Amino acid sequence: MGRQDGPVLDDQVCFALYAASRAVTALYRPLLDDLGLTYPQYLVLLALWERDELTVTDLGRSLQLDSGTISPLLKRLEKLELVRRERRSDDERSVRVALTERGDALRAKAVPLPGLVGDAMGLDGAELDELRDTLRELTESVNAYRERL
Amino acid sequence: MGRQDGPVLDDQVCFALYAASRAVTALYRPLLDDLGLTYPQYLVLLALWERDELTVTDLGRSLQLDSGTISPLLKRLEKLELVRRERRSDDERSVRVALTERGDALRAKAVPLPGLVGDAMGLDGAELDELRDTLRELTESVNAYRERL
DNA sequence: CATAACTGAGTTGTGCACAACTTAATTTCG
DNA sequence: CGAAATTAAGTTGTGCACAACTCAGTTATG
Repeated sequence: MGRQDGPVLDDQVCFALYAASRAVTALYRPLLDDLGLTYPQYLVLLALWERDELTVTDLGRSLQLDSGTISPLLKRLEKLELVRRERRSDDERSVRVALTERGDALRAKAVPLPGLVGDAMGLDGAELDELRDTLRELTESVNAYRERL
Repeated sequence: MGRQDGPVLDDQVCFALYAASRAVTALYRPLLDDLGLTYPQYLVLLALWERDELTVTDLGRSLQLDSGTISPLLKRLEKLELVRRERRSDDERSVRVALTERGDALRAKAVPLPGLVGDAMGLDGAELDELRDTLRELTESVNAYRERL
């Protein structure tokens, strides 16, 4: 198995990563539906629950997403009245994103999610930690590689 | 670090997975641009290079994608003249997808990709194998969990 | 201090993902 | 057989992702 005369789908780490990521998102979906959130919206709220009042750029750095993805996403969160957006007075280019009361309150409902999803992954705590660390190294390595084209 | 009084973004395996998957796709992007392909299109061709003449359903099972994603994707690959689509005569509901000459020829250009991407990941062969296996188990476990809601 | 360079956010356009739905073909069963 | 259930593929609508772009505000420089 492995290299026959070209790349094989199931041998690819990249495909395993792609499939795993989508499976986990799909697991979150019905749970997040109850909170009225999509998965990326949940990630934005996670960042804000951890530290409120971030700029759009801060959020982009945290989630590794650009403004083209985040701006419309924040617009939808604002329409849901989960976040507020306001231009910073000391730098009018910058927009501060803050939780509303509703956005803050949603945190309590989200507390059980990570445990539930962790269980579904079928790995114990140590394995999850190791996997997370491996994935972080991989991401950093790949992004460094991309920098130098 | 870890559990303070709610989920924390960087502790989440799910986020590490999401970030890693996007980083790897982003690494593929400029390489696949040279072949005129997107990453999901590349995955479809990988499946067809491995075994030509698959139905739309077969492809969906292989990539774990539904017809709503694959149908328009195949339409684009057909417009690029990389695949042909034809109804099966023995079951007119079914559509057989086959490589064109151009689609088959593209395989040669794709051969170096997995090696390159593997290097960029900064893990040795054994680590990559282990990661792939862990991800496959995780995916299977998560999907089994989803089945029983 | 003027203007060139840069920065932060947002817009536009393309291509996934996926839920929900439609349509046509096939299979199952009363 | 013939109606009901099932299956395969495709369509529609929403929300990411991301490249390429615009525009306003800020900083740097001659």
